[in-house]
Amino acid sequence: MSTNAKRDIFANLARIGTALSSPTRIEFLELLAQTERSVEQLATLTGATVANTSQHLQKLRQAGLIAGRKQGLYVFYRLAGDEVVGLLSALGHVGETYLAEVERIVRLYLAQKDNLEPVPARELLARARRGLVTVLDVRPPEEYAAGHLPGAVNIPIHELEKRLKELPKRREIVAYCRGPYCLMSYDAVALLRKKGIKARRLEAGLPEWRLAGLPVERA
Amino acid sequence: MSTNAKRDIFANLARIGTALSSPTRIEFLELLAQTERSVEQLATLTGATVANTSQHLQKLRQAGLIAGRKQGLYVFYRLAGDEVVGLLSALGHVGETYLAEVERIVRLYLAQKDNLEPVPARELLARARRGLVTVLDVRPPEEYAAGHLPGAVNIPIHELEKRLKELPKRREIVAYCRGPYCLMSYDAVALLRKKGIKARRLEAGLPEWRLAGLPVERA
DNA sequence: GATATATTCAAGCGATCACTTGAATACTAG
DNA sequence: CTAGTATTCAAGTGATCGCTTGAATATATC
Repeated sequence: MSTNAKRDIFANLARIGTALSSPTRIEFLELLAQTERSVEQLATLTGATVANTSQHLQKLRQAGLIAGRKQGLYVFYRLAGDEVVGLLSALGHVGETYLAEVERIVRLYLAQKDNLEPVPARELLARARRGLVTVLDVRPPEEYAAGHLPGAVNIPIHELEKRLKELPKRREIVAYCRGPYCLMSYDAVALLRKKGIKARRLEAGLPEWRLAGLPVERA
Repeated sequence: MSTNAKRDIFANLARIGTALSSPTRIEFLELLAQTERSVEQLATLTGATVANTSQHLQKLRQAGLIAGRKQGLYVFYRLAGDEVVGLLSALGHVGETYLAEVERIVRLYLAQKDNLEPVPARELLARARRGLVTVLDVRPPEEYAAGHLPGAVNIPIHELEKRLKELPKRREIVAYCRGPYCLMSYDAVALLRKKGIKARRLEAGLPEWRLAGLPVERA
């Protein structure tokens, strides 16, 4: 009786582990950490079949990681809560620290595309408030609309080259996107530097920023 | 090329998820969070075959969650680091918050066996320093020896009834063990109360205490 | 070198998993 | 009610998983 309770809890925690055991599902979680989305949106964003996407989402829901809301024809899924961001964050942290493969990829990208240290969140907040930096959000508009850093300018990565004029020229630019493994901000920094603009990356993305309790602005 | 890096990282993080997808492996991790152990020790503690245990441990090692050290005939495995405790902690937190099943079991045990609120870690530290409570570690001696709360008395749960005299009678007792899902401290509190002794549980176990940066004593 | 023990390796088995395909369900708009 | 669309369900397939069993490897002791 006594040991059964523990086994039962571990069995349930293992279900959460199973939910995290597929790269595709982790990608879904990263996308849902930005804003809620319909099944079809998630399918097209990841290149998976709609039926397959639906099945993955149900596994995530059964593990308690996401929740769904039906509106008309669509079912919009969202993260169950900020604790899930914390779990993903811990997962990434362990991966970077103890899996040589992950560390290698991260370092390769950091070293190659951004040889300056990324900006820590609190430092950015202080400098942005004093008007010392321009904060650039390179995610798609829907994600920006669902929440972004205070005062951030939204230019999706694919439009950045055309819309460079919208950015102030003197101040340093700090770019961010979905999270530590989202490459859009790396590409943004690379592009800006090629154009002679001083640019760095925020070390994390919007979900981590929000999880840290830092202020978020909604359009 | 660009999207490959992300996929690659997610594939590696999914390997960590796979490592967490088995109740048995989570139990191994809980045990290893106390102190390092040999394969055979882990096998007898969990009731698994030695060969099966070895296979699980290798999966955990490939996921970067544990590391092994060979000494003579034995291979002693240990957690790769405190980040793993953080990951397990986040896993449990998500489970308690979003999986009704886990929440139900936890609440059932808490409500049934300990109808008082558990003691938060920092509060315990302050009260223990002022000598207001007796801290009781009910884990096996090896685990106590590997690290315990400052000034804690070690009486393994199975010897508790016989050795009640060793405990001061006036002061409240706060019992702890391996972690939030370890039932030994629940049983200890139940036993002490039956004997008319004021007792409560520490809300977490030693690994969480250490992770929080609180002081740990080694015998 | 021979024996004993801890651990790992290798093969095998039923269960589960990821994904596909095609149909069923639920809801909206006409 | 009918047509159209988003989502889910159900069946099927190859791969992987958890566990067992029995042998192989590595290290210590005699």
